[in-house]
Amino acid sequence: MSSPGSDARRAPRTRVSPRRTPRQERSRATVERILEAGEQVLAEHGYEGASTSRIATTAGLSPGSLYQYFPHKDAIVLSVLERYSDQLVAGVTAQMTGQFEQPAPVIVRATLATLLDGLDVEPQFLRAAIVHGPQLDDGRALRVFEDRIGELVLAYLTTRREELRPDVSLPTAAWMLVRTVEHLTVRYLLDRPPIPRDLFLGELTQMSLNYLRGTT
Amino acid sequence: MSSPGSDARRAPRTRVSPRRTPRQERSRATVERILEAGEQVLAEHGYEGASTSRIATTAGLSPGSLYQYFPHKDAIVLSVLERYSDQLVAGVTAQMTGQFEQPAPVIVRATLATLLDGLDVEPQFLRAAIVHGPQLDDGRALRVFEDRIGELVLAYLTTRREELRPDVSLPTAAWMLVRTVEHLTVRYLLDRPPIPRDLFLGELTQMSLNYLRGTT
Amino acid sequence: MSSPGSDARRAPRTRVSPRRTPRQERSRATVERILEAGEQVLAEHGYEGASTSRIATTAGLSPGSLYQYFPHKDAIVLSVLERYSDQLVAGVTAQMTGQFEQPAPVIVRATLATLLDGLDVEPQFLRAAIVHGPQLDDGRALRVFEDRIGELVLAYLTTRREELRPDVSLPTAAWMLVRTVEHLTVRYLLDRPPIPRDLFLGELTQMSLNYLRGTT
Amino acid sequence: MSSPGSDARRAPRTRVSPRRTPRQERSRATVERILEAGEQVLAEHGYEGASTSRIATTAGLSPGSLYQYFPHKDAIVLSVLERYSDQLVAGVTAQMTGQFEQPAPVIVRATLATLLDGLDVEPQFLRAAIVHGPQLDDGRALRVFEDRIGELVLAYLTTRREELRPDVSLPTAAWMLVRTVEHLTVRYLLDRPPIPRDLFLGELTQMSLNYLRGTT
DNA sequence: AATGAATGAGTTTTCATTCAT
DNA sequence: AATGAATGAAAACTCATTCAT
Repeated sequence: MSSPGSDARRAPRTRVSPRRTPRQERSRATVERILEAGEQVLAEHGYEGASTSRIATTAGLSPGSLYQYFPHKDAIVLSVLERYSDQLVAGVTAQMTGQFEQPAPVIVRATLATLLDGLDVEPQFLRAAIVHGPQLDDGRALRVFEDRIGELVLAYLTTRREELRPDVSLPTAAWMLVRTVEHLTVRYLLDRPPIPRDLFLGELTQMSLNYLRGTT
Repeated sequence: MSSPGSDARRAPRTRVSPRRTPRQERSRATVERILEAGEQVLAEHGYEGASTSRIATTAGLSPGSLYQYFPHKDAIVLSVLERYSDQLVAGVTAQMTGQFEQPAPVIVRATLATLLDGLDVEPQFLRAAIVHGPQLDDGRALRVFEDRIGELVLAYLTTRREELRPDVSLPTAAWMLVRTVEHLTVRYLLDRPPIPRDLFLGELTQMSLNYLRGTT
Repeated sequence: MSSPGSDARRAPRTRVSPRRTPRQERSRATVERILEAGEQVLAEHGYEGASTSRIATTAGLSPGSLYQYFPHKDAIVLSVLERYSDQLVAGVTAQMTGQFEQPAPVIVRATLATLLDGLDVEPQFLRAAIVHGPQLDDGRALRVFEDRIGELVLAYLTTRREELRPDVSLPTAAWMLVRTVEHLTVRYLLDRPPIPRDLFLGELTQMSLNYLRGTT
Repeated sequence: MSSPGSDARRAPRTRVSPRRTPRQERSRATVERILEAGEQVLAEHGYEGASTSRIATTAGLSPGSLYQYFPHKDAIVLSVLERYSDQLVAGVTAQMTGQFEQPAPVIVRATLATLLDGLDVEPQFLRAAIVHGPQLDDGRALRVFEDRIGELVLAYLTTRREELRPDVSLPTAAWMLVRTVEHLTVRYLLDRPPIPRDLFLGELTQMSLNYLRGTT
């Protein structure tokens, strides 16, 4: 599994105190261990098999300790998914940002490739994220993910406005594109159809570009 | 397919199918009652709330009786989903069949409208089908559905071969199209984005048609 | 233990009651076994020690079976307590009813003796009833008990109206008397002060009678 | 056994009292803070909601620190209750002391009023004291309270010996009176029956006085 | 003295499945 | 065929207490 670990967010070093409290360090580490364990358990046993005791054992903790850091099981799962989602968004954002002048096919394909790689994790984990994410926290996690990607797409489409079908509503187009791309990528990874990766990326790029091309 | 299975294998849950072929009328009727109850319970309470006892009660049976007709709970759910899938496929097939000579935008849009209507059932039911279908019987139900629709699409594409991008692989294109159309339709119904139905159908049609248009 | 509820009389349950009406003898018997077990566990381990698994084991059942008949643990405890309360009220009622013409000291003392005997159960059980009864079902069980006894007392006082202090409010007097008598009896049984039973009954009778005597 | 619930995970309890005499000022202050916090938590959340961590937080301490001053949770609760009981006894004592020559109705009523006011605290706190006090330290706290009040009453009765029923045993009478008065007052405060305060005090006074009046 | 992370046995409850009747 | 009582493993979660720092 290409583990979405190693937390990218480093707390801003505004602290003046040269001394780190070992307490906080330890708590941080424990939270990290729990998230790591949650991710691993999700990847190995899926959402249904991700019991608190399994997570605790994997994290090398007792069941009770989980509840020092998270109010209930789903909060753990949610945190794991959010962490993963944040990473993914960061990756895609990094890919797109500042390359808007590149030729469309280039930037689109590169972005899709980034997404494809980012989603290429343990199938069980991906399935858990896709299937149960929407039910956690009232669907906030997945919605946030799609909204963020949606904003990127919208911003990009806006810069290319004049090349697109004039009749199209940009928000609608973004809505369609984000879900299409997300779902096809996920399905490609989960179902492993007999389509070579390059071909898949090409077709997905084609579909994305053609969708908004002016109708001749 | 939807008929309680011929396959009699027991113990490890490899196959999910009805325990025995009901030969008697009464048995048939009981199976029907169970499926009806299953559908209703799924629609009202979702997959998580679809307990065997709820299904049994709704069917006017005792829990134990369920096991005369189905080897376990998921076999019931699966049968319910298969029944629904069969209906849907039949509807879409009827729509497309014999109208291949109609102008593409017309037939495509009409077909998509049929699908949209067919999927416009109780959200809880749709969600159960989409979310849990793939986990039942190793995803057979959903795969079968998509394969059948895929065959239809493939057949249609074949008749239009010369109008399409020459580089495209038809099976690949069918794979992409089926999943795209299915997912967007489901998401549209479940998430109810602020997109009017007509616009949505138009965009979806556009996306489908444009995807395979020759690259200018 | 002078077990409350060796008696097979079944009071009609309207309140928190078994989850489904036991139609069959076997169900009836099982409910009975659960209540018996609940009573015994309460008597042996008190409310805090009355875990569902202890009750189930004592009843010779598995934990799950409890929930075929009661929606949750406290419903079992409540039923046990109600059964006991019903018995007690019945006993006291039988004692008082139809003997209103007896000399006051006679009937009062006899009634108090009945109550004292009726409350002379396992201390742990009595304590559980007194301490936790008020917290179950919003205190309904204990309130019902006191209200019923209160009605009896009120009825009796009414027949003796002219012998009592004219300034007294009968409902107030009944309220005072019921709680006084109940509490002193319970405390006498739980704390076992060095007061002979006869003396205690005499004093309690005296207190009850004197309370309402006209102030000379 | 003093331990509530015969629960095996607790260490055997013999005596429930502060672990050590706090000699230093700071320790004293900390104990005080803990007791204050305990009282507040009891008043706000009742006995069930009075967790050690809640008490620690309220006291501005860590859970572990509690155990520097008290051997276990119930020792804290017990100390809180004892402190309260001491106050109450002091108040009642002050009220009675030195007024033995006042007319009985006056002093009795005044004393009862003092008691009623003293018990008129947060209902949750009162309930905790009444319900759980008896289970702490084998009921020592409540017993001490009642014994002290009992001594007062006994002393008073002794000074009035010749006005009372000659057959009565003074200790028995004191036992009866103390519990009656205590319980009725508590019930009056907790249940808030529709009886005006003045009437209630009058009736309680009446009951107390009449109880020992010579039988005419 | 103080901290607070960690413990872990124990709680109530659920529900697919079985089997005696 | 049908019943429905019984099962029992598993789940999520709590909290008084301990102990390394």
